[in-house]
Amino acid sequence: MPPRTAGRLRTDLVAAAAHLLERTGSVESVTLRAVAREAGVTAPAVYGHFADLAALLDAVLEEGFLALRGAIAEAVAGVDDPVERLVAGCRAYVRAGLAAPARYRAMFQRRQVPGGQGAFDVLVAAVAACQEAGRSAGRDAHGDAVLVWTALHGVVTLRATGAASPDLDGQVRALVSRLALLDPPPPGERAGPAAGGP
Amino acid sequence: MPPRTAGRLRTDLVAAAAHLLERTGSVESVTLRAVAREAGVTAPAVYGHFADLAALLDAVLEEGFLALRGAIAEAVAGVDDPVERLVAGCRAYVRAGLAAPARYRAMFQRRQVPGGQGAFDVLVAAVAACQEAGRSAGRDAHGDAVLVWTALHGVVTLRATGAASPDLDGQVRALVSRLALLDPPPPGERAGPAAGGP
DNA sequence: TGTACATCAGTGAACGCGCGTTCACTGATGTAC
DNA sequence: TGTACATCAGTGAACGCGCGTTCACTGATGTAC
Repeated sequence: MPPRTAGRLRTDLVAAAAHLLERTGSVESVTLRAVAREAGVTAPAVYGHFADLAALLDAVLEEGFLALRGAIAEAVAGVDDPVERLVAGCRAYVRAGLAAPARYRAMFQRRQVPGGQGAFDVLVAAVAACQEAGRSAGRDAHGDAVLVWTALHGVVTLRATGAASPDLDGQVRALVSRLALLDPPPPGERAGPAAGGP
Repeated sequence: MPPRTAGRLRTDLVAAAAHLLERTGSVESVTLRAVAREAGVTAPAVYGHFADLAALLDAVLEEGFLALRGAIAEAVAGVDDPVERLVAGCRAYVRAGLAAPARYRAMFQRRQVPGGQGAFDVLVAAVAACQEAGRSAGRDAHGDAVLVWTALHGVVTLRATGAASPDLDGQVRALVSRLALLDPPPPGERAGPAAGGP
């Protein structure tokens, strides 16, 4: 193995831990020794970059929140129509969650979600924008956003178990449309539910 | 401690494991030794009733599915109106899940859910009954049921983390009403969303 | 250019711990006579 | 009623293992002269 670039190990450890997390599906089996092994390094080497195992796991989850926020921001950028903007953001949320389902589960298994309030406020604003544009029949942006977020969370956590329908985008649009009381979508993209069961 | 009634230990072990699961919040910390300790018995005594730790955990989850099915059946019994029947069943599902959130999470973290298909078919039938009674504008009972189930799963898994609004029944009714395209509820019970965020 | 030295990331050995599982055992309970 | 014995649920000791964390170390890299 070629020598590691200086400062690279920290990044490698976080990546190794994230990889291990997805492969095993549970946080508990992401042990310090297993992460070190995965990164091709001995266990004590971890302490040069993290105070302990908990700090390493924190870094993994922090990266997860970063990825989630980044994916939404990217998906929403340049979409002006408020309805399409809301739908695009929700789809990005679900996609990003499903890209690393075990990490997603670990992120939201904690009592307090760091930055969760800020991300949720973005969703409330997107719902409110639809209402203000006369594209939603809803009157309670906050309440409707809770419903939407709850449903998106359900999509990610249920799909992660394998119970899945192929039409993810259609399912997300149907959920968002109905829960945020949106107007019918433009012709060409239906809001009907997707098939699939447990 | 008084002597244990014959055959009682098995029940006690399952109860101890379930209790430990809720207290720690993670399956991995439900160890064979910890369960035995909780039940006031030495570790090898477990092997008199279960082949190994996995079999003991299976029994815990099986009891969870039993509780879920039982709660729904009880809640639905005697409710004739198809809309109220659907809502009552969904509320019971959420309540039962939240009564033991860690167990619920463990139940649906597995790839295959035993008896899941049967339980889901009941939901499809309940949605179809609303449609046939002219109380739902939906036309795809299966697809709509997937949406409803997904949202209910979201409620249980999100609320379990502590992010919660007080009006659980209102939130469930709103989710079911919108996703199953139900008619407005009878006056006195609103279908508006519940407050609350992350 | 060449040598001596400081720095410091990663190593290897060791520790104590809780784990799942095995094994021979014990001692209470119930039955046979 | 009283004694001998079979049954069998649970015990206590032991095993090997992987864990998190510590410690003194090594050996490559970069700097000073």
